[in-house]
Amino acid sequence: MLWMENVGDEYKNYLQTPYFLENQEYSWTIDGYYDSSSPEGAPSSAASKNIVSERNRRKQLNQRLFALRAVVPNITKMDKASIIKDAIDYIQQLQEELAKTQTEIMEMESNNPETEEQPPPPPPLLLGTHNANVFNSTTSSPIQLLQLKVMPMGDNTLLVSLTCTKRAGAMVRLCQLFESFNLKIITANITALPGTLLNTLFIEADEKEKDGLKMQIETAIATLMDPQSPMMS
Amino acid sequence: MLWMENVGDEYKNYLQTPYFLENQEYSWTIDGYYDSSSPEGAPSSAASKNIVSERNRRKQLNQRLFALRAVVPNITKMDKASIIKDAIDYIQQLQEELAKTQTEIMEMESNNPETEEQPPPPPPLLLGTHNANVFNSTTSSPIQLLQLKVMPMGDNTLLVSLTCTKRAGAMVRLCQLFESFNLKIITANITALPGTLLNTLFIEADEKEKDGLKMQIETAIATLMDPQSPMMS
DNA sequence: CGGGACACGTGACGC
DNA sequence: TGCGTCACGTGTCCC
Repeated sequence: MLWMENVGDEYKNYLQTPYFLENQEYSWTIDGYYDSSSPEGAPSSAASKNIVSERNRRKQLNQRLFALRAVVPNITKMDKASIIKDAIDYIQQLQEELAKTQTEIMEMESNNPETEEQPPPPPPLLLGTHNANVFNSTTSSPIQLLQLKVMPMGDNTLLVSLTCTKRAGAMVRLCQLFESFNLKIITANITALPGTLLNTLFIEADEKEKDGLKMQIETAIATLMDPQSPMMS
Repeated sequence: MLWMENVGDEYKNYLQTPYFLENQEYSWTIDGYYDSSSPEGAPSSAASKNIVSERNRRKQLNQRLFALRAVVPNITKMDKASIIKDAIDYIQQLQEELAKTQTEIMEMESNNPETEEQPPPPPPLLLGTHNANVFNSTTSSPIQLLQLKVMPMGDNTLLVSLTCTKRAGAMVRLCQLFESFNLKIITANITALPGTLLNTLFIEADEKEKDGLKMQIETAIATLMDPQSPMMS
């Protein structure tokens, strides 16, 4: 009865299509010959133009999406959302790793010209988990979100207050998260107690931004945290 | 002609929507009061269930997508496809960078026991001006040390108190630094004020370790900071 | 047979 | 005025 436009549906093999995803730049005119669908003479110009446009947009977005999958090493589920999530984890992991090795280099440099024995594994500093390769990683230390409040305060300020379990790297990732936002931080405070991590910050944001900012922060934190946290849905 | 379901369309503000993404649990049924009527002919059970499901799926996917945007530093366009593309580029940059620094470390290690200047293959490395790449957004900000005290407190604790200028990434690097030590942190606190960064931590260390630890911390911080800081000499 | 994941067409909105 | 982007509802597929 309905449809016939399953023309584009022959690839249902779960995103695992002969897309020949090229890494960069898209030539990308797979079935580019125009629609061939303007059966009814009438609506072709107005509607059908949008249709093909939208079709291309979707296609390009999919290309990009699993071009992303291509650069992330340890993909498990081919699910769209999972691809993005894995990419996020991988990026954070890379950032962490990179910063670690850089500080390591600085130390070695500073200690280099002087005497100071320097066996292959550098000084007692730096816990050894950075080893050889990038991703044997079970590095995902699940942080559990215990409490999160993002509340507008009037006077163009936004108050963020969060509590989470203290894990290795938690503080780093928290700082990275907030620095990545590029927001005007009036005051930020992180306190590490034996078991938990307290975080309070005041952000400058006019009335227009507040809602968007609030949601942005909340979702970003949601993805950073362990999905099994009591706070999570 | 255009019937209802524009209920969910009032927010078109570019991904910046009052999603009220579940702060915590969401009952969250916009038109969800279940079909009071679903004798049979009603599309409610069959269709409406799929509708809400699909709606959630889209929502979650968007959350993830700009959680991705949150971890990528140099986003320009808020476009969906652009977000993914930027993420891909960023990942490749990170991978490249990481590989570079790691090989450098290995070289420094191998050249360690004997002096032998050997930086031909890789440039001298200074974090910051990494070649070619557009993103010095991470790193490259000289932090100035304003004040540093490392004092034994008795009762097997060591007090570290430092003040430095606030730069991009300063907080992250500070956290990383301290996490890289394998020390028993009793309490840590970082406060970011408009211009400066305050850091206080209590560390558990018995009498034997204190002196070594003190030096270790001081030198590590010294290398992290800008050599032109007033504190440095 | 339900539920998850997907592509599709469509109206709306902003430039 | 089009063009690009988006969210939505819907049908299909597969487990």
